[in-house]
Amino acid sequence: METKPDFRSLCQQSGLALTHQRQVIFDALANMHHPSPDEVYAKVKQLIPSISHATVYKTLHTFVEHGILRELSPHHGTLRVDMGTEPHHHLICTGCKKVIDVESDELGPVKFLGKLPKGFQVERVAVEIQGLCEQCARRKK
Amino acid sequence: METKPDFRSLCQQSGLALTHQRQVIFDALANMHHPSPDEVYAKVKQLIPSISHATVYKTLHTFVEHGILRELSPHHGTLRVDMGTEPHHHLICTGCKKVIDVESDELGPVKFLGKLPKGFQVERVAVEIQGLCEQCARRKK
DNA sequence: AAGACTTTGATAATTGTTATCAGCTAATAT
DNA sequence: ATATTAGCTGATAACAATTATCAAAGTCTT
Repeated sequence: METKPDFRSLCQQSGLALTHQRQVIFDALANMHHPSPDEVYAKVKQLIPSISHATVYKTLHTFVEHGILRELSPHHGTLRVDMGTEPHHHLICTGCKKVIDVESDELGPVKFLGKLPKGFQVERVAVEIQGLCEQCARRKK
Repeated sequence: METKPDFRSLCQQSGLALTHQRQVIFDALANMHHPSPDEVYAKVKQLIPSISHATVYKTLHTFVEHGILRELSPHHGTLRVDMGTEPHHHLICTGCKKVIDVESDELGPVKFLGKLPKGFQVERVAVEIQGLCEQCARRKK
């Protein structure tokens, strides 16, 4: 057992009960790249056949809340569109998902130094400044 | 009529029929910030009470396909999580929504020069390089 | 080991989105 | 202008993702 002590202390720090389900989900996540809840469910089900979708969802949210996981990109629950008039970036509250525009010139240029996968055609570079707005920050206190 | 000639030529360029619904949706979008399909629906319904959800969805997708609109952030349809081990950024195919990791050091530093809204606490700055992967680029040709 | 509190799993309910298809509309050719 | 054709719309049903509910079971103190 190498990872178990780690997760145990993570739970203690966060005041979470250390359950078998959470442990297995945590371990599964370590080997997955950008899984959706359903992908996590499928993987964990191999080890805990009785696991429920609800448990996976709840666990993922709990982990995100306690900083054990991050959302790849704030999940608004719905599609959001934007009339592409002027290029701009976004400030997003991870609590309430509110979006605030940031002018392009308020941001230094973003330089990509690495190499792209073969054939990848860049359309645009979007910068998301993620954090908590005033109200959500207060609420979390 | 100021905006109508604009939209008419946009449609012509894209080979789209100029319909009343599309015109009204287009106009509505000009005054909305990061609307969800449902918010667009609500606004357009005031002018076209018979409009259907399906039409709004189809129109938004059509607009995105033809570059008239952009998705705020690629909508994977599901939540995606990420074990926050090392900070890194993402390359996202807007076609198939595939996500590829980009090491943090392949990207020059991102500097924010403007001022944040009062009380906003930044948690992290995420850079999304959006574009088309090789397969999707080929398919679109 | 007992009690208090948290978590789980089953299920139903919601919400967001897409498919289908008949009837209507816009673009083009006449 | 009118007819033809291809494309678009609206209603509805189907589907997918997520959340709510709540009794049973597990975890963490003491």
